[in-house]
Amino acid sequence: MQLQEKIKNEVIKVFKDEFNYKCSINDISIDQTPKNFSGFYTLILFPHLKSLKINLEEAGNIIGDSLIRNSEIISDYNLVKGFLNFDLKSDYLIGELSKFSSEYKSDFKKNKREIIVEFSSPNTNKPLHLGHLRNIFLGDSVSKIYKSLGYKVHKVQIINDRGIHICKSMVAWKRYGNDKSPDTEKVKGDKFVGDYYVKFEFEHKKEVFDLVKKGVSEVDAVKKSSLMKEAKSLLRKWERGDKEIIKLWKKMNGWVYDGFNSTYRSINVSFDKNYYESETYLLGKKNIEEGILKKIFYKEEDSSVWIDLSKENFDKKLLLRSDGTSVYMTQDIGTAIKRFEDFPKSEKQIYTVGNEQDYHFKVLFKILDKLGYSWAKECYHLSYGMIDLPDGKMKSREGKVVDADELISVMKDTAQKRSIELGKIDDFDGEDLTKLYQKIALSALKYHLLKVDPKKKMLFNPDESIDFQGNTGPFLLYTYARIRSIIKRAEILNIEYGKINFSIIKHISVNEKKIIDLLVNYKYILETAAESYSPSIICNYVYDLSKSYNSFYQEEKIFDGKNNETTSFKIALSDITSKVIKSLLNLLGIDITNKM
RNA sequence: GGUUCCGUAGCUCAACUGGAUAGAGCAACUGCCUUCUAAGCAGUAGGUUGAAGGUUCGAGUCCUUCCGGAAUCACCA
Repeated sequence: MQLQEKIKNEVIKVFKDEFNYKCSINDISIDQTPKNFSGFYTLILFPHLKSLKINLEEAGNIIGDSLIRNSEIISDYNLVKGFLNFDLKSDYLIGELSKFSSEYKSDFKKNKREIIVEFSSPNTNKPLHLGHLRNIFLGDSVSKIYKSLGYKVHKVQIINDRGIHICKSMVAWKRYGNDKSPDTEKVKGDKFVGDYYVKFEFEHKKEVFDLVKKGVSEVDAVKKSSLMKEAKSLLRKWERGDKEIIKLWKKMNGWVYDGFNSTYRSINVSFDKNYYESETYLLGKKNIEEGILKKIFYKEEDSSVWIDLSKENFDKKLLLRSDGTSVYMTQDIGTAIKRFEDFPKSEKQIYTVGNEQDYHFKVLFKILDKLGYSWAKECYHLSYGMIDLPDGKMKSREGKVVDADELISVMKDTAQKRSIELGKIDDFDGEDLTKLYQKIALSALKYHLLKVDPKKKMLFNPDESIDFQGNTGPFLLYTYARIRSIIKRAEILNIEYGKINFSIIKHISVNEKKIIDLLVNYKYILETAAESYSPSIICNYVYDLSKSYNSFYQEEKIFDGKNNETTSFKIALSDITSKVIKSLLNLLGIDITNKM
């Protein structure tokens, strides 16, 4: 983007020198030239025609000629209607590349800023599914993007480990479990517990059905079934701290955590701190009291506590029930405050939570703001769209979900199958192959979920496998591996490429210009991705870069036998491209491989 | 019903926030491996951007109305 700013400044000067027309940088628009026109950047003339007082063609030629004479960036131009397309000077780009190659890492040193990022945040009554994966990859990637810009990032999740849903699993296990465990059944712990949750729902439905047949209304039947009564009784016992129940609760949650941790490990994601709802669900009450004293909240006659946000275009919101117990909002207020106590230097918190809770977070941030927390205005709800299946929403209660572990396992199988088909596995031994399949599978899955704008809902069809060709993770891995193979060959041939002085190169190809133009945008892209909390921007960028490199690779021979400075330059350009691809993939949580 | 979001090639997604002839990938069809990895490259075909108006030099993007879809509006979590 720097480059566009520079061109704008040059254009301003031309306007002034040639036409005595003064305008500010905001009046000028320089766009990237669309692919079917030649050039890199385009000045749009229409808005200036009145001020320039001559016709389009004349104006375009005068501006273009003047820039060719005076610009340090622009080497040539062509005029199509009101669009003045610029070509870029080789030596300018080479200079930029040279600067970039020595600086691109060191630019992002620690900046002492800190943030908190929440993501994943599962319930302990069911295994992770595809929706969680979108959440996790998003949160993890945004964390990495901020980290790469020098922030200290605290990755946290809140585990919803208490409540009626966990009690349901407990009831079912007590009734039907016969003391089985994940170990005895050789089942992953989260799956094991999740199955009892489903069992509960199934038996409960049967019971309700029987009750309704006996003439009980459906609403009553749901409440009156023996299973539901027992679940509620367990919840009360849990809240009283009943030792038996707590023991069972700990045992079953322990199984679930083993399962979650195994999934997290398999997708290479970790957290700096876990919060458990069982420890935070009472937080916030104190803050509500303070809010009442400050007259931000008010008490109804039945002693329930509310906030009236109708002036801010929200509704009234309940904060404490009439019996004094807290609601979701209460806990979130308390937890937010606790997090900033735990990480006091943080300037903001990013919540990775689905867009079904858009309203909730708007209200939460508003309340925190009213309570006087300065960071409240900086907090951000990283809201993402749901993943729909071809026949509608995923519904965990009905078992209509795409299970995370299963999906990963299918992806690995596909990676293996494809690799064997393509005859890619000859140079590997067994253990390396397992790692390779893992990397390819995860690259495909992560990239598939991250390349879509987070805000948008996406469709997932389990019958169509995720692609490995085209705009995909494996394509990016492949491009990287290809380049590393070039570098390896350069080293074998003993061709120097790291220390060459770029300035001896006088002319470079369009392919090379495209690559450099993309490379030097690196920092701008990172900042844009961070500002918009959008890994999809990184995806688009790394795809463009890889695509441009592959065209270059295909059309221009690197090892042409001459082994002169041009060869060295091409290798150096390849080397730095691969390094940038690697760090971009790293931001997406994707591990590279040197060969595939 | 109120509020918010969405609708782009057969399918999955882009479009630098108002710029050109709306781009990629998949699927289909053509070429390119005796030379750096063909998970690649080059090309063909595919569109009234849900519909109709409006704003202006210029609209997928902004405004209005309609059609279709989703979310949310609980003393549920």
